[in-house]
Amino acid sequence: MPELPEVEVTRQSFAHRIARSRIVSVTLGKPLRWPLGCPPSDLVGRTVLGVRRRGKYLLFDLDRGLLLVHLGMSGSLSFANDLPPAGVHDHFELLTTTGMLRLHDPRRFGAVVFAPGEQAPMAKKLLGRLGMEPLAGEFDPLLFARGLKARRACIKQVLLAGELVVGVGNIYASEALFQAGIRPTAQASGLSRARADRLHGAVRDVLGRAVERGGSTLRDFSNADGAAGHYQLEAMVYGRDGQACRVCGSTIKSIRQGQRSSFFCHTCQRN
DNA sequence: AGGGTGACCTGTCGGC
DNA sequence: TGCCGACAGGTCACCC
Repeated sequence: MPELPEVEVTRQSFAHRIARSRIVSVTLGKPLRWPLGCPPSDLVGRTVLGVRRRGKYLLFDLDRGLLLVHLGMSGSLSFANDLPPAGVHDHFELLTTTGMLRLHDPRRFGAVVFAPGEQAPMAKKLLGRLGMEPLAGEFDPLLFARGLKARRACIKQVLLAGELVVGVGNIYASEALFQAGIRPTAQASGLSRARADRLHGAVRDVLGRAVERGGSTLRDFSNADGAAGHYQLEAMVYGRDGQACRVCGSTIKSIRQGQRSSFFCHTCQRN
């Protein structure tokens, strides 16, 4: 479910409320992608200093150590004082002095992992190879263009891999490539500097606008307050195969790349 | 070494 | 109505 915009929107919806709270109790449901990495009771009494985001991970800074939270494909967080009783797909609950944080994740591709610090082995394994943050100043056009030159793969795959730039998932990869006029099948290394620059701008634009719209709610995403996103309403290509391109009227096509769907306009986008 | 593939898990939807 | 396969917002471990 969640790409960078959904994760960031989630963070913004509760980070200020959980900051400076103290952990009262921890409840685990079914196993997630990785084990927590410490006995749940070890977290009790610790203070949540704040919540940052790195790529699609939320980093909960504690007074000692941090929690890494990933929403996988189907995860969402809720934070409130009056949540309904936990259901079968609620697999992690953090009761704090300012509210209850709950992870709902039917497919359980998500994870909650404790690490003593960002240099701890598990934290390095998960965060160590992540690329540039697309909405931060570090997202440099020249570095981006150089990175593309070095990859022998389709541009769509390079965006999804997250080693060059993080946070671009299956929806926003198709959308950014449309905005840049580049087909998902184009070879990354073959893009001119001008087209690389256009893609750099498109990634920033698309993700930034999606955050402003509250993310995309395709089936069930909502932020920690339960609010849905609206960016899906302005999708130009994602999920629109067979429909008319909003720019030129051509029929939007869908192809499979690496067992994922890609959507593009044959006319507006070129290899 | 980098790039492709399978695996993880549950729910939903379309077709027969 | 029921069954079955395909597919869904991610990404790691493994193979060549």
